[in-house]
Amino acid sequence: MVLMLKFFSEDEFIQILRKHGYKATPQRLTIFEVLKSKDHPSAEEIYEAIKKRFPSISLTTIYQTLHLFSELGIINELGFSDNRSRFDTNTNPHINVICPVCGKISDLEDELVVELWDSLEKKLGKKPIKHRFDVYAICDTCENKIQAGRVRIEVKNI
Amino acid sequence: MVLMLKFFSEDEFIQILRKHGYKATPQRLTIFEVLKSKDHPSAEEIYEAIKKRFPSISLTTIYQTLHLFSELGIINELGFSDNRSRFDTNTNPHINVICPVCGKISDLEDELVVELWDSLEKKLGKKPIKHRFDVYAICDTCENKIQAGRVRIEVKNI
DNA sequence: CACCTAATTTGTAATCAATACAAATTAGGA
DNA sequence: TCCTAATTTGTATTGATTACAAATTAGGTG
Ligand SMILES: [Mn+2]
Ligand SMILES: [Mn+2]
Ligand SMILES: [Zn+2]
Ligand SMILES: [Zn+2]
Repeated sequence: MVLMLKFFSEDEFIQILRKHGYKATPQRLTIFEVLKSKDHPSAEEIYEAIKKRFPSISLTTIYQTLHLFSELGIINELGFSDNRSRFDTNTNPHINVICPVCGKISDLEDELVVELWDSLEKKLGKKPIKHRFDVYAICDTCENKIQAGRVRIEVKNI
Repeated sequence: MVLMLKFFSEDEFIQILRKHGYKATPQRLTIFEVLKSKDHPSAEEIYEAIKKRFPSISLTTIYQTLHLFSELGIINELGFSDNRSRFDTNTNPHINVICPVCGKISDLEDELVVELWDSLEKKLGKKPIKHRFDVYAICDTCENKIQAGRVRIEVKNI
């Protein structure tokens, strides 16, 4: 566990921006706050959430800002084959458990993942820059629906 | 190591198609052969390679076929944030080591990954359907270029 | 505080990988 | 050999993301 966006205060976040020579704009601060409250959101989800607090914001700003945050290493962009990226605020070694039915993503923290991550430095001869570990498994909610009877198994994110 | 596309003979591959009720068309066989010879190719790369052997093939067929192969579980589609999927013929537990400079992807087989994969069944309460483990690290070729002098660090696939 | 300017934001147009669709072709069973 | 559902093809369309230029603004200077 190094440093997670969820645990940054607004002041700490502003320091990070300033340290790298970026301005602390209200748009950036709002996107930061919204990211704290969402779980692996898409750009569109972030946009919709932010328009409530900041109706004039542009979708372009959302994208620019998400890319900036990625560069700063405080979020991780996850591309999917449906061409809608989702953004992970957890940059520590962990597994994204993805339900192929509903698309829900939940984090699984695991000692073996940390061990694997730590072992990669000597296996690769250098410390890797970042990781993305995904595993697909039907979630309990969807499993129950399937058991209960009919479900429209419309596979997502695969 | 279960069953890898690279090791299927054409006959075995035809059996797989027939077993699932799909026709063994020349297009499918050619795409199968090309997949064997490429490393994590994009749809476009596959298309270009196949046009040499099969000039009349349609890009739509490439996509349809790749999706079919994904459904059959013999390849894995890897979505990236640049919106160009790449296709992995290695469906066994392994790590894709991705160079953020040149975009090269190489497989890293590792005992810890197998152990992690095996452990997930009890941690999740069910056997996961598939996985995708990516790690980003600058490859030796790019590392050397960087050391040697000027490089245009144009980050890909991130 | 008022001013200045590079950085940032905004709105709109453009991109382009991927998909939808309907007509043409064909694998493989009868 | 014939038949038909499956498959392929070519073209049009989609839609998330990016490009771009004009408008706005954060934050430094005096
Ligand atoms: Mn995550
Ligand atoms: Mn691979
Ligand atoms: Zn689900
Ligand atoms: Zn490289």
